[in-house]
Amino acid sequence: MSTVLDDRAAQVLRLVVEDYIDTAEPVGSRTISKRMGQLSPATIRNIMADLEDSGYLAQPHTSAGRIPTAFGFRYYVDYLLERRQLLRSERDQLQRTAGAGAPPPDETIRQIGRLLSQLSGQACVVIVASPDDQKLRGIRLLRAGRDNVLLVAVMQGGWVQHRLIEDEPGLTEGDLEKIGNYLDGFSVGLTLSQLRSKILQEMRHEKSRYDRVMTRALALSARAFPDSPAGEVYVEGRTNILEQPEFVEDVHNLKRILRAFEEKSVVVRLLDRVLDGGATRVSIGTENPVEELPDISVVASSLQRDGSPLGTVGLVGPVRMDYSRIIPLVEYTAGLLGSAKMEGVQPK
Amino acid sequence: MSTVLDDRAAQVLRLVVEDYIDTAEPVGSRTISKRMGQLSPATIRNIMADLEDSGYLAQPHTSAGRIPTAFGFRYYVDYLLERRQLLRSERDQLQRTAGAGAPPPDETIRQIGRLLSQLSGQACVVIVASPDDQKLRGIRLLRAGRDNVLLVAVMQGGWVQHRLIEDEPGLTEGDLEKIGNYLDGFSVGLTLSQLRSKILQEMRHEKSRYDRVMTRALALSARAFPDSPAGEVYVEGRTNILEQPEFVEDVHNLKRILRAFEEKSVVVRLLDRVLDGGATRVSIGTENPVEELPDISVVASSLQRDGSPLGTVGLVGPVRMDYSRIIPLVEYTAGLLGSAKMEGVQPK
DNA sequence: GATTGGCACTCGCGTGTTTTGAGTGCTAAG
DNA sequence: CTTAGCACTCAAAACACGCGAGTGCCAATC
Repeated sequence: MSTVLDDRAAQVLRLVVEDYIDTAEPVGSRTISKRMGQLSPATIRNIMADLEDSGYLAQPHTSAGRIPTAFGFRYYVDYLLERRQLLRSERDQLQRTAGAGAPPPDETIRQIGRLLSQLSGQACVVIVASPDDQKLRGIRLLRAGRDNVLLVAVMQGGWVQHRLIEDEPGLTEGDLEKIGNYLDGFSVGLTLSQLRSKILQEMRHEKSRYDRVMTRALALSARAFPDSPAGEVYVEGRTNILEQPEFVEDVHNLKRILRAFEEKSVVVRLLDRVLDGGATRVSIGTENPVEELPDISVVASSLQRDGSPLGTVGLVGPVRMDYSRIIPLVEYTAGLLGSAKMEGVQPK
Repeated sequence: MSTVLDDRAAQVLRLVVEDYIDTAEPVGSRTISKRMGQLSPATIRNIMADLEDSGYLAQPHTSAGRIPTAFGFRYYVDYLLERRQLLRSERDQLQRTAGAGAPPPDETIRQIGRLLSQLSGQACVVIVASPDDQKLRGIRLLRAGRDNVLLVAVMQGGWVQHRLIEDEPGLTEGDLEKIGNYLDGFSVGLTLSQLRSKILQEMRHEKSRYDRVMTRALALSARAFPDSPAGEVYVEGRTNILEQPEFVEDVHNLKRILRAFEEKSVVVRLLDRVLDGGATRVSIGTENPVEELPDISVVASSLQRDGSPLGTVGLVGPVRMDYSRIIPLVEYTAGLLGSAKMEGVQPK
């Protein structure tokens, strides 16, 4: 079993995959023969038998046609697939959505998610990068009411974070300004999480050595950054998977999948490892990082603007999804938002 | 057909409803007879026939047991239902969640939603009231980077809103402070939407009469409040409805329902009209405000803290839901967050 | 040697038929 | 008014059957 198929076998595999993609039914030798012209069903049968031996195809039962295995799909995606160009209208819509009013960035990326789910007919998962991972542009402290202090952090990408710190009496406007400036001083260019650890470190270091204001500042900001809120997770077009016959057939499986979508952690895991590289990733069936969902494929890419990560977007659907449309869709979106880097379509 | 049933008929209706609630199957005279003791199946049959004539019960087909109609459920909820006390553990969990760290309030209410969906086994819909409807406590303007201005609005209930206004060069720190103070001056006690209209009014009124700063201030804030973002909508425990046999049986219907949940507008409509009154509302089947979902019931209540509306929470499930548990659950939650007002359980 | 027509065989699926049993309505007796 | 008895109904489960799509294999053909 060689890694590369001869021309004819590849051709057959391609046709099987493509036919299966839009019928969701096992495809027989007859169909392929017609579509190829040249060869008779009998010949096709021989080729298909070979493809089955090498693990590219499988038979649900003896007297049925063949369906591609995950392995077969992999080969198709890697070598056989012809990307279908996006429609003018699709590009227009994406551009309009991506370009629409800059702030707030998280709203933009959610819209993109919704749109993608519509265009693709698949479920779309969006992880909005945590503003915590953005670089700070500055920090301000404000008095808010009698005893409360409001800390406002402005981030590089246009994000704004705030924390209301309650019950912090006894600070004059002047104090606040001084503390604010102090924080502002060493915050620029750091991420919130970096700032957090820097503050803690600083606190241990100069414990009550410097003047009262500094200590106070540190205590205050330590209170303001207790936890690192993870990025938000959205799933759009969930119901699209109800459109897939292979899922609807078996209600039990359907439950499993929908239930998985409700678990934030599972969704995050689904898009795992895309965050770093800017490349689009295709995970077919068991290749995806969630073992509980072996019959699901993910096409995902990370989105960034001006070099800072906005989030991750992924289309999730049956293994039998139309990669020739879905992949360009996701790549185009990723490109739209700045990181046009696409180093081929890597598995895993 | 009288509005009030005699004792025996009521008893039978109650048992039918309750049995149906936990079996989801038509219930026969035999079952009821056993449960009542005293009466034989034949007698029960007579009573049931009467109940059917009066519209409380129905037969899916001739040789099946009876199931309650929406009308029957209504009667049950209004007159027959015995509220089941919450478990100690349920109360504890709710209290813990409701009490957990005050800000941000929207996070609290989402948590409550999630918890309710778990405890009830139904889908839980949460509408977080828009901070726009909260009264303002104050407004500040901040310089953010070179050309950007950040407007921060602090609300009564602990909410904080911010808008980043980009490309607004040529304002000194001093200008900003003046403008900020000006806005702050007439904003306290208003809601954001009120402020919005007041600003627009003001702008028309003293168009370029006063000094440059004021006009600038108004233009600036008009830019900051262009739209009124509606309250966020969350749905938790969607998949719980997959647990309901009546929905799973018919995939087509299932699609309709899940699809409806993806439409923000539908979800909002589902909880419509609860916003004003603090009372818990029970809408059974066709009574609910969404005609497209005639086989769904909603138990909803508005939540408020310190007199200001936090949002609305509703449990959504099949008509055959366990009202005796669900209603107290929702009412207790509403009570927990301050508005213990509950003027009976009103339909419509 | 690759290709192809022919042919027997397999097996899932849809259809029609039968059986079963839960539940009813009615009637006549208590 | 209640109840036992009985005939009747009808959905759902169990079963049987034939169709047809599709296969594998073999022998004939190019």
